[in-house]
Amino acid sequence: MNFPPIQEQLDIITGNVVEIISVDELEQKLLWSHKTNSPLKIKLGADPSRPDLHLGHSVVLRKLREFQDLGHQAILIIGDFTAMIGDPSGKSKTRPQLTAEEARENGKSYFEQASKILDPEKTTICYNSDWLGTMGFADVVRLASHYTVARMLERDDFERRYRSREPISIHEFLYPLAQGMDSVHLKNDVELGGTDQKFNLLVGRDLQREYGIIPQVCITMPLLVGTAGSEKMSKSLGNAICFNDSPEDMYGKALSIPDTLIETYTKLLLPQGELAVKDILGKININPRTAKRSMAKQIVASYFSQQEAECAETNFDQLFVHKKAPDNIELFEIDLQSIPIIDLLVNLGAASSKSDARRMIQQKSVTVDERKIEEIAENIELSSEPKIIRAGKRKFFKVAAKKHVE
RNA sequence: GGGUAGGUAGCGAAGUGGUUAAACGCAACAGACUGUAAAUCUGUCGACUCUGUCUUCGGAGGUUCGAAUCCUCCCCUACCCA
Repeated sequence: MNFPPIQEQLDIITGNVVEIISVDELEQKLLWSHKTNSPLKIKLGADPSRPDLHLGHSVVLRKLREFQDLGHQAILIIGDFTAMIGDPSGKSKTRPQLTAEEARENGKSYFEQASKILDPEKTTICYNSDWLGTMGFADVVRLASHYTVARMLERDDFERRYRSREPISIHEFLYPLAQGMDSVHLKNDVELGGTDQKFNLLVGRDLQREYGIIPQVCITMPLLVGTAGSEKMSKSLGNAICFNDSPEDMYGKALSIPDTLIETYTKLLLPQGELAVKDILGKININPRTAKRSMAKQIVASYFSQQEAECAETNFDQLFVHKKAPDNIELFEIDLQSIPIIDLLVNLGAASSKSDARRMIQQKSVTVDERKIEEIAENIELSSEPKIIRAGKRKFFKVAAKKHVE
């Protein structure tokens, strides 16, 4: 194994990070790695209860990839054990507790998506139920004795919730400890996470020390701001761009971010040091539109291909600049010759209820083959020749009568 | 175990006997505008057989011509005292 010079590694590792605890220790570990010619173990925890990865996750995944490219060992921990207990955040909704199979399934999907950024060949996957699941109550008690309530309450969100009289369940205190146990078990050298993970990462560090292991270096990465430009990116806030979005969706969403975010997105979402990154950053002040389009295209290209990115851009222009229907609409076949427009909209999923469909028509947002629907009671005649139904600006459906096999 | 405050539409939050399907905010949806799915403005925003009808205000009963609003019991949540 040939590791690049320490300084070169440090330059790459420190790029884009928010905090490294501590740089000195990191340097020592790199030195040791160099001397003994052995890779550092880099840990990243994954939450399989929400298996839809979005660009927010990609920030930290990219950092992990950088470590991989430097020759270190990436370890992705699927938190299937913690997911089985249920996610404590959010008081009113008790999240459905995942079964072991669901957690594994989600973990698999997580890994598949993460592989768009990581090098899957060089990624080690662990399920933390392998060690957490075998701990007995006595082990848990012993583990819990290593931490105090006061220290737990140091965590920002615990403190805030405690002060504002929001409930905190006991098992939520066990979460950081469980995550810390992962670090004890793995004896990893570095743990990565978003800035919101800082506390948990530090608990891992403390526990390793308690258990007589050289403590991990904690590296926190910025939380990506969502497309709306205010809160952090999250699927539940509806401001996320997901790995599994179509190229068209991804392109459109990327293009909708406020201009002030172009720089952040470009730096955090595209590989450090790429020529395109420099190019985009240079264009921001000259013409934000050009810079953003280029950014959006590169983002799409990094998850799909350059060609698909081009295609997404063309589609976007056709739809929003020239206001025409895109050509690749999925065809729905319906087993009827004639159907009331309202039922059709509900069947297609364009409307959530008949009232909703009615509303859309009243708001004059529904067209069939470019003809505006004015009558609520109108029937649509279907034939084998597909019709284009448009509901609102960007919901398109192609509908035809199902052909009967004679 | 004792006490206090609560449980209202996707969320937050008004309403404390009668134009209340329920103010307001957020989210969502639609329209206008825009380089953009951003911002801004306008409208919609329980369901249906839709100018009307039906079902909602933790649950079940009850009082009343009439209840989200009053009474009884129950369930749930938070905090305080033990």
